[in-house]
Amino acid sequence: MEDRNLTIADIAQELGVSKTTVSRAMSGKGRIGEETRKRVQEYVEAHHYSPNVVAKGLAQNKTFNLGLVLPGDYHIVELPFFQKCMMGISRTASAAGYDVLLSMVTADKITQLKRAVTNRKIDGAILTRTLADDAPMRYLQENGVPFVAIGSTEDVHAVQIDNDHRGACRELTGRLLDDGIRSLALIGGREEYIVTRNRLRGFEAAFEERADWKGSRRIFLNIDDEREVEKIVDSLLEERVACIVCMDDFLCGCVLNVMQTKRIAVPEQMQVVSFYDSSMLANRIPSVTSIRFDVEELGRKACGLLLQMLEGEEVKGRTLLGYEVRMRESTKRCP
Amino acid sequence: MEDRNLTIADIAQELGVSKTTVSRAMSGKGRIGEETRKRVQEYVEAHHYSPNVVAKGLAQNKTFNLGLVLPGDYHIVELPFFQKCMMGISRTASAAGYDVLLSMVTADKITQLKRAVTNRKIDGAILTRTLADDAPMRYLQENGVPFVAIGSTEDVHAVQIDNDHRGACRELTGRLLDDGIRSLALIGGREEYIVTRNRLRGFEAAFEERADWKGSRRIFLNIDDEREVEKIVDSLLEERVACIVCMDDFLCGCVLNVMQTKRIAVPEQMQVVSFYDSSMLANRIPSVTSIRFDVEELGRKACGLLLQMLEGEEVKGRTLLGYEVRMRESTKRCP
DNA sequence: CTGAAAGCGCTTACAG
DNA sequence: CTGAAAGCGCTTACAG
Repeated sequence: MEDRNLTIADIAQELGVSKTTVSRAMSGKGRIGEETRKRVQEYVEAHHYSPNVVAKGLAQNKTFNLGLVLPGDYHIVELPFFQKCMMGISRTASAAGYDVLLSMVTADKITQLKRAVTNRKIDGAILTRTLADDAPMRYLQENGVPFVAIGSTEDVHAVQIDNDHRGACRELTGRLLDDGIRSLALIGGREEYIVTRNRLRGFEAAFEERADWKGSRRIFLNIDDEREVEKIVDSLLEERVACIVCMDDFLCGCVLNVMQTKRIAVPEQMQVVSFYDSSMLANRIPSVTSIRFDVEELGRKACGLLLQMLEGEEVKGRTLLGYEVRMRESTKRCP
Repeated sequence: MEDRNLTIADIAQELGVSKTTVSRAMSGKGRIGEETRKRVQEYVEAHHYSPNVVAKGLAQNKTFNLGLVLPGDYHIVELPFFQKCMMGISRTASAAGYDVLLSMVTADKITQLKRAVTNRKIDGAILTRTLADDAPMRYLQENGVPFVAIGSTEDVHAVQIDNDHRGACRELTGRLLDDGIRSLALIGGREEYIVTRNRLRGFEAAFEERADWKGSRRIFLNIDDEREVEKIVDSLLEERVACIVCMDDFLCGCVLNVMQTKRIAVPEQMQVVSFYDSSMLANRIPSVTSIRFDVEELGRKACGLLLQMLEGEEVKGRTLLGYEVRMRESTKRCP
């Protein structure tokens, strides 16, 4: 239990040195005698002194806080993603001596983020979701606040980091094709989301790489409603499609619900895969073939990039992280 | 776009008054002429000046930050709870001019919280989960940091706020009994969790209030594993129990999975209810009868209490919030 | 009603 | 190698 009222001045007086000296002994900056440094450090440890970071910040024009921008209008299946991001970010920040300040924003209201910025409470920010024409992003740019965006943006000025969705979808789709599937359908969400486009490109790439593949593929985009999914699945059942590929696990959950209600056996009567793996799907019966990303790593790396930027280092504009394809019960051939 | 480099000194000089006057015009504290106040305020608005809260904090020995303590070792079904708490807290804090600083803790590591406290980054804290012998709670108490705990604790010194789990479980159980159910089983989680005890007490209370009720009830506690649930459900099916009552939605999810695999129709062959409602359950087929709490309200109230404490007001030790029983497809008689 | 001055707890040129 | 002094951007007794 440290004394939270101890100040640098107390220590200086107690040790008969100047505040300057104490400050230097702690920070390691500036020349200082080995002897005195030791004396100070011993005192500091013995009394569990820890400096007032806020005062330090004021003097250095820093806050040692990072803004974490979280969407308030989330879909429930996205929660594990944000949670893991948070975990990775908060750990990395903490290890570097920074704290994380929360700003929840919605599509139309970014007041919390504005507050954090105008009140000068943060040194930089991390966006955990990016949209086309992203309000938080625009605001940060206009106000010269350094930030990194988790997810992909077309804005080349933004430092961004994302998983390699395109590559992942390419590989998973390729495996399905190589396994002999001759008819499949893709159900995807909103095309404004850049991730949707990347997934689609990956899907298509798998076909392009297999010029000799023969069969039928159907594509449904901009689907975000359970009933729509139901209709689509109905028609796909009639057409005797072999496999339904879902772009995310919300859609996949819908598809599985339909299967369950209609008592269609997965994978015997219909195979199902998802382009995104959440723990939600892992708990389902049957377990779903999908792609796994290390989201906590994504958070750690994002935070690491921001810290580099704050140190004045140059960082590259776009970083892509890996993936892992997981074959599970919902498809026929496990590798 | 405000000028983030404008200071109180600039304004004072520009207006030919003292910094003191500017400060007073902004804060409303101390006597000041109506005339001068207006001049200052107009200048401030015209130039979008907003004070440096960190400097203000240093002078007043405050940070205007609240610590939000979130568990890092969560179960996935708890996420919506934490998310909604966060939302409520962050909104209330924001409206009161505070920001929210994140501290993720695990059962054995509370270093992030310690950092926030020793670095003097927060004025108070909110715990979003309480355990028996709660490390974060103990730490905050030892260091004299004001806090409020969401959830229940036996510690009478802690300011705590919770939903009325006992009352809610009493009412839902009562409805089942009044509906004519004559055999039921309760499956619950860890008894160390105070919420488990409260739910159990509510369950029992319903029986006590119905002295004339005849039938059988079985109770299984300390269950937290899918396989255990499976075994229990097996035996309950054999015993032809009419209804399975789950203490939380993780357990309920397990029970429903078993039903699905064994092709037991709910509610026709077995009724199922949960003592906690999460959106996870609402999306299931069939939808599950359960209890609904306004978690965002819980967050708002918790934050409100902490703010009161920081103002030096007395707050009562324990606050209980309401609930709503939702009858859905998983039980036979909807009201 | 208004202001000069000291203070919050640090850092950092500048001198020595 | 060390220190006195000014400064970070605010607030607040104390005087007038």
